[in-house]
Amino acid sequence: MRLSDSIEQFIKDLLKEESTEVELKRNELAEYFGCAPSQINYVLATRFSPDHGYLTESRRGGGGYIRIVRVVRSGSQRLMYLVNDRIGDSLSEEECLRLVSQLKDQQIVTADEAALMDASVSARALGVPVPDALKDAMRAKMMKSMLMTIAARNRA
Amino acid sequence: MRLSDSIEQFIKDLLKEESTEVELKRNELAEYFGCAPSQINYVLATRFSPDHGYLTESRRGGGGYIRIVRVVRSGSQRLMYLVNDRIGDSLSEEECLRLVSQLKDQQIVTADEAALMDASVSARALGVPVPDALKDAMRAKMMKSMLMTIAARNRA
DNA sequence: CCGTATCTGACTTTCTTTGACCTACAGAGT
DNA sequence: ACTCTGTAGGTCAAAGAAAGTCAGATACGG
Repeated sequence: MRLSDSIEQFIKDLLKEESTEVELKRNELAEYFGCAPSQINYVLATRFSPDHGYLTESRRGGGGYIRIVRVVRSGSQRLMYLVNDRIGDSLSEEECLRLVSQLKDQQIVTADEAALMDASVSARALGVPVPDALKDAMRAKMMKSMLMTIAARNRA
Repeated sequence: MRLSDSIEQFIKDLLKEESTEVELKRNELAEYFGCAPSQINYVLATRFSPDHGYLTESRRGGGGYIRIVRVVRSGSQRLMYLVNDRIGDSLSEEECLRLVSQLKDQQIVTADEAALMDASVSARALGVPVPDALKDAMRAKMMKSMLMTIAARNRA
């Protein structure tokens, strides 16, 4: 088991019990997991970024802290943000997978839908002789098309 | 006995003992068989490809892994027929839509899934300057990829 | 002997973990 | 108020850990 995963899980468990917000001490947490304090920052950066649906704030010095807030946006708000702002004209396979995985985490799409989306934008699915740049352009369009479909469905 | 065949058998034995899914470490497996790690990739490519009825995913870096999912023998007959025989190398948008609609009628996929599939293969989604022939080739691959994914889930 | 299948090794890419150094804040002492 | 000092978090680059890729060597069936 990866350390990062353990820390991620620990924080998510904290967030699950009560409230959308948790406050913690970087050094204590690092101590608890027996790792470098900066490891905590790594976990925050890779698993609790705004893209993942979290905001973090912190304070240094005596009595310092890190606060993690789970952003509660409605599914369609989130989808519209992705379609209109986040996704541009081009999206790599990795970016697609990350996005889909985040939507799944946030329970905006089901695991089955996520799998379907992954399948459609995978390299395997697009394995024809076309320049990567064009494939990435297609991925962006495909993602938008699918997300709008889901948004439409969700209004019901 | 070929090394590749031994590795293939080993993995298939793992898959035979319950569960349609197995996770392994590339380096450990290579160590066990006393071969180059890339040999594992060769086996995956030549014996566990989607054409053979398997899906694979992996992760690099510390704590990395390779996961193999068996689809054949678990997916619905109908889906595998489509993937293996019915869908060739090329599929027009109209053909896609017709196919998806049939699957929905036959309740093999849900309405939501059907909508997603439609969205991904639509002209809107693939609207980049690429010859139609190539788009149709992509559609065929995308459909196969998505159907495999559904088959993997439908362990029925 | 030829074409295909198998194997290897060098190099690449991705993800994780650590450590050294930097910056911000609070409170004590002047 | 002003500085000094200890506490706490931030940054970044480098090391480490796995898996991926691909060209070329080797082996094998016909």
